[in-house]
Amino acid sequence: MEKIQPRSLYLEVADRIRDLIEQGSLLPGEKIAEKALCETFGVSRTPLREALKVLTSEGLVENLPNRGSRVVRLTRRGVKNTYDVMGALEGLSGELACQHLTDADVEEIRRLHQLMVGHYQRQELAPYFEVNQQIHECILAASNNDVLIEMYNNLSQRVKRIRYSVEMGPANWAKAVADHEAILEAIEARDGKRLGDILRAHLGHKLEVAAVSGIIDEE
Amino acid sequence: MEKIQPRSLYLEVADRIRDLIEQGSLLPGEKIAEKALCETFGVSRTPLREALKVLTSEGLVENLPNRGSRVVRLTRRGVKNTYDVMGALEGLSGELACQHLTDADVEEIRRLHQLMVGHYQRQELAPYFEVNQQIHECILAASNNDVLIEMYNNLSQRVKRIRYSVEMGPANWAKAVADHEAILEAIEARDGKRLGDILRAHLGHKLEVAAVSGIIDEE
DNA sequence: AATTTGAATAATGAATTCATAATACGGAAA
DNA sequence: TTTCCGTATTATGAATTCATTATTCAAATT
Repeated sequence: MEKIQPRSLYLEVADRIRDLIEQGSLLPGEKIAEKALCETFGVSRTPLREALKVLTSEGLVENLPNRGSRVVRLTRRGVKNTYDVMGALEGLSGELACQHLTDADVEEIRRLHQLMVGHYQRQELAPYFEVNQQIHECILAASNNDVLIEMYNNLSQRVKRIRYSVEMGPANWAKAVADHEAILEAIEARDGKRLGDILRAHLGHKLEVAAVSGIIDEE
Repeated sequence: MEKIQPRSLYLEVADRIRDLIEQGSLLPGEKIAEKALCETFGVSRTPLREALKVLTSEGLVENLPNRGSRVVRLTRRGVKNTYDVMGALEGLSGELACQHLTDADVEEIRRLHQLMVGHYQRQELAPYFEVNQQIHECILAASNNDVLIEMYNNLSQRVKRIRYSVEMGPANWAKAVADHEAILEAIEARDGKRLGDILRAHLGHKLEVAAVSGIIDEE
């Protein structure tokens, strides 16, 4: 029997707003009108405002006293900073994962890797990204460190608004796949140090790609 | 002329509650009675509840639906996880700092380092910790990465409740000072990679020390 | 015409009120 | 005495109300 777990309204609302930001219904810099959102969600201002405060402390929204909330703008510098930190966290996740990965885990990652390479060869961008992310999530989960997972997910959320899909050039893509070959090797060798180093470096390439995307401000 | 910057009430309240948790007036696992806190702060429940939600998303407080908020308990595992992540972040801060440190910065760190060694030789624990923290903050600030700083401060806040002062044994202390000698050398050589590695390892020692402290649960 | 002033309007911040779920307590039954 | 049940009390969740601060826009002044 499955437990029913009561969730607070403000968490629900926060999730919904996160979705709106992620999919681009709420754009960076855009003012968030409380009344309007209350009506679309069918809740009062209290839980909505609580949700906005949570999102503010998550770094997705900023709050100007007496002037309401807006979606934070992405700057090139801010995105670079975020990726740098994510790289460090991924590096740690790699080191820790190697201490915990079971043979079954490795097998699963190998399977995903092959799948991903297939998508690359057939130039199927969206599925490629999908599986790519699954691999990184696998490693992250295997780190067995929930603080790490929480931090990474927070940062990840902040840059999820960037859509790489169209801008991914062939050179970058090839490099990413090459990185992943090395990642798989390190995992199979359970070489935590090496896996960490590769993962730390791996994220660096995404940045130049992201920079050309539309929604980043040049401050 | 200095600008006056309006701060929201809920932020003020959040700061105050953070202080209460840090100094131990609110103990891990303790239930936070809204009414009582409202009276001590002289505010209504609305800003207080908003503050509690912020602290929840910061990981200092947990929120059980319909059953109120409590201060999160520190577990040995949780503290280890936190230190692991902080270590990774410190490592990154070292690498980045080496790219930005001016000669004046290095001179300042050298000064702090000598000061700290002096405190060590005279076995002045509290001042030692004070200066020690200043050094790490210097490096962190020099990273020029505000996302990193924000993340680190959040994690740091979570474990600030642990008081190491009394438990620091002579062996651990000597090792910590030795680490710091290596840190200074790496900084003077502007060797980001090495500084990063040292800092990543440096935090590991704190854990055993923390474990014997009183407020950690064995879950 | 451009800028400033001030009233009207709208939005936010915070307190209060109302509804609902959890806890505490007292009595009844085993 | 111990356990169980039902009521009273309390605390929390969320909506509403009130107060204050911004914003808008028209009129007045330079």
